[in-house]
Amino acid sequence: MLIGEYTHTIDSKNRMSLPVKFRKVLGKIVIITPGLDNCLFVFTLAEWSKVSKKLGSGDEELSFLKSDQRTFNRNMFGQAVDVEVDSIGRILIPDFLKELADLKNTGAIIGVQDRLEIWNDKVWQEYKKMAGKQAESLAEKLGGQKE
Amino acid sequence: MLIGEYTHTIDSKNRMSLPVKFRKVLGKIVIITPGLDNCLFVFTLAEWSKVSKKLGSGDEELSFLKSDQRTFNRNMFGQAVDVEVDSIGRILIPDFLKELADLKNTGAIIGVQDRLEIWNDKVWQEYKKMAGKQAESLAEKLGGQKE
DNA sequence: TATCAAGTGGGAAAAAGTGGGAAACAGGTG
DNA sequence: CACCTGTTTCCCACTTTTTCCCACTTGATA
Repeated sequence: MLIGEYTHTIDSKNRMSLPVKFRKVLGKIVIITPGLDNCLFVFTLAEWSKVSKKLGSGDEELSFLKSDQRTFNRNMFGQAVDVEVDSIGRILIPDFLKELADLKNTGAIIGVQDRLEIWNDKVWQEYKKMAGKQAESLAEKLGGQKE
Repeated sequence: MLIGEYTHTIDSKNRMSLPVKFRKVLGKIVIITPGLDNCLFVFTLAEWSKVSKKLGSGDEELSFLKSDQRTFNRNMFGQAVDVEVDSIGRILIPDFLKELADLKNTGAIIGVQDRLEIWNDKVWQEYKKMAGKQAESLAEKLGGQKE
């Protein structure tokens, strides 16, 4: 399971090294996608195939016939990339994804169960504060939903 | 799976090189059709036969009986072309398709699961912004539908 | 303090993308 | 039917980007 928080640099060639702790779990190829709340998601291949199956077309109909589905798929797939982890554990973050998450020379790498998230580190710091404050009330809410 | 976003030039001879990542999947011949939302669709032969099966007489009814379907299919099939990928991975985009998608010297190539889309790059940039804003609500909506 | 592991940076080789010339082809015209 | 003209196709060459590899730095550890 992927847990913890790290801050790593993104060098001039858009390379970012993955924390050693995560490398085994992630494997040789990962998928980077636009995330929600202004970050990037990093999935293992296995995770990604689950996600894409669930959110993608569905085999029955043509996914491009429905406008909502087109929009969602273009966002989801069009801005995703599969990236090979290099021999010393770095990934390459394409420019268009860097821009999307507002990444400059550094980024925060967050382990969230079975995916990573990459955040602009300042944004992450803010988000953390906010999330911390809401934790108790959210716990109640989520707890309630399941019953 | 076709994912990711690239910007390539369309040269004076209407040639556009396909991103290396896509070439294996696409094979030697592709089908280019007018797309939806002012772009072009590019299908593999395999994918195209699925599409045409589903749009065509397909499973249940004769497609030409419905006026809407006739119109849609005339547009889609009538303006489709099959194009051979040249020895160094380029395709030829006919003038009438260029005009349809408002393509000039460059175009954005987007991988959307099992098809490519070719966009006027400025239009794509705009579309992306819009799609990004909608992403979270669409995620909720589509996520809900599947359960 | 020497050593090792993790992370960072940079140079050289390889690959991808782009552009253009010449051959091949088609189509029209004298 | 030969000829001319314009288009398409094929091939080669250049430029830029990416990839691969090696080396340095830092910080923790024995």
